[in-house]
Amino acid sequence: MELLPVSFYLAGDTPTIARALLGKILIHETDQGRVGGRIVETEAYLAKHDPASHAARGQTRRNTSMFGQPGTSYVYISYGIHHCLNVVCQSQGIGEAVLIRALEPLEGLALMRNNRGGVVDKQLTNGPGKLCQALDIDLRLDGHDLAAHPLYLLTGDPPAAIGTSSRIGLSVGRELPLRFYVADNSYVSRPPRY
DNA sequence: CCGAGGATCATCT
DNA sequence: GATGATCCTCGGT
Repeated sequence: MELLPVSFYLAGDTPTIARALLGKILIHETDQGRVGGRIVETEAYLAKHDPASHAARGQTRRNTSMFGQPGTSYVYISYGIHHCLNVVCQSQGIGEAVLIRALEPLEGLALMRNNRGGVVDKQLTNGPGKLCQALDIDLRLDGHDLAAHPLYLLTGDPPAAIGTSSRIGLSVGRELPLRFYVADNSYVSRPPRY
């Protein structure tokens, strides 16, 4: 496996990249050790006609990283408690991103169990807030180059089959088919509703 | 299995 | 002062 080059994030539109990220490997080298897994669920957030995107009403302090370079991170705090990790895509100043929603754990299981407070392994990284807790990802990593230490993406085999559905947890933009997941993978956060 | 409700706070209006 | 790209617990079926 090799580092995912920035050219990867320029290879198509954001939904295309959201699908292409399935099967790629996310690694965080922390002071405690190396943790990570295989991406099995993503969501695309677009610049235009997408009221659910944090960038829908323009740039603010919180979402500044969404308007940054392709291949960098956008990390934000959700509900005052949880962190969520996005990959910035071919934004060209537009502001688009892919939310990483679930991983299949691969590296540093013991450390991830510790970070997650002893939940069963199936629940270590099967949600955007959960995987950030397991991998110890927080605001310090907002705006980070995802081809550089300590948080980076590696190449990986594409999944055999990809499912598509509406996105999770939104009050607007529910109808858009912008959630993607590895079919029949038990670490996907939940079964699709639509 | 499923839905409702509470936790908790950075950010925005 | 209100909101939310979540998670966990609890109660009902």
